[in-house]
Amino acid sequence: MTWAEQAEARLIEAGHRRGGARRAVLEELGRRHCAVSARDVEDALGRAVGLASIYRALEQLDELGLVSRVEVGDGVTRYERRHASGKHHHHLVCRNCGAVQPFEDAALEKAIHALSDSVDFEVDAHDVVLQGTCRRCA
Amino acid sequence: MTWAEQAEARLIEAGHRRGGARRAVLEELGRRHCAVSARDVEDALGRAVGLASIYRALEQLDELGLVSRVEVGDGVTRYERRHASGKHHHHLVCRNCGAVQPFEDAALEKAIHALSDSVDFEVDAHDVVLQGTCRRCA
DNA sequence: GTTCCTGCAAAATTTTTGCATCAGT
DNA sequence: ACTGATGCAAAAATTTTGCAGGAAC
Repeated sequence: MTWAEQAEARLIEAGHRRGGARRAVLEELGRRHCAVSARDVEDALGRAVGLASIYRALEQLDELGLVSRVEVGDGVTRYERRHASGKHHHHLVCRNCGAVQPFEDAALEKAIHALSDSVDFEVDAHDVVLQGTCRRCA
Repeated sequence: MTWAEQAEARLIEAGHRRGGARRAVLEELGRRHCAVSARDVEDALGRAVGLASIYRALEQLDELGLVSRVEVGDGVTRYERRHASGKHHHHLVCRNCGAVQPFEDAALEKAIHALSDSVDFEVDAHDVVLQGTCRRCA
């Protein structure tokens, strides 16, 4: 079962109906492994789907926790699929060319989890962005 | 010497002139200890300064590394002063009420620094956002 | 006297909303 | 049939830009 199928099942469970626009968005997110903006999705789908529907789909997916909202510091809101397993990555952003690159780090996750318990706040998600210069721009 | 004064000195050094609008922005940022949006600054200054000047000032400050650009996930770009000492905090964001609260954690910083060295990227800044529910909303 | 800084207004972007129509159940 | 889903267009919100006048050096 693909991520898109699981996500749609979850949407149905939450009382939504099936629909072509949202399914196309789900499938596109399922194909990508890192964050994309609403515009990116529109372009990838060849404008077959209205931008408003894309925004609406992304909002619903975010509410259900099926995608993560990612803001890396360039003013653009991006989304990426979230896995039930909890497996995820964070982002490196190049100040010069704007490239966004994913990375994973177990020690970082550990530090964040320890911290989450010590804080007077019910933490359910987190996001780390490292900014700097990528190899190509250096 | 206050942060605003240091920042202005740095601006002069970089070839800028002194000016009322930018100084007002600097003083406001100096008063705040956590992230504020351009609108927040405008309101705090009683609209005495044009919003365009505020955006321009914040952009220059960001370029010189005098402020950090912070995006916590609600689509609003915020800025906060940066200290030469490197001392800084990160942010807890309440999904429910939108409240943003700063926190510090030495273990987290340590993990990030270790990680920064291992990655094929020249990291010069980082940002961590924990999302969840604040005490009041829980 | 130059050149930067500033404010206003206009423009460009991004995101949201209203509404009529279509599709899913 | 009923009600959610969709697309288009309009609106709202945010950020950038052009330009003319004022301020800094």
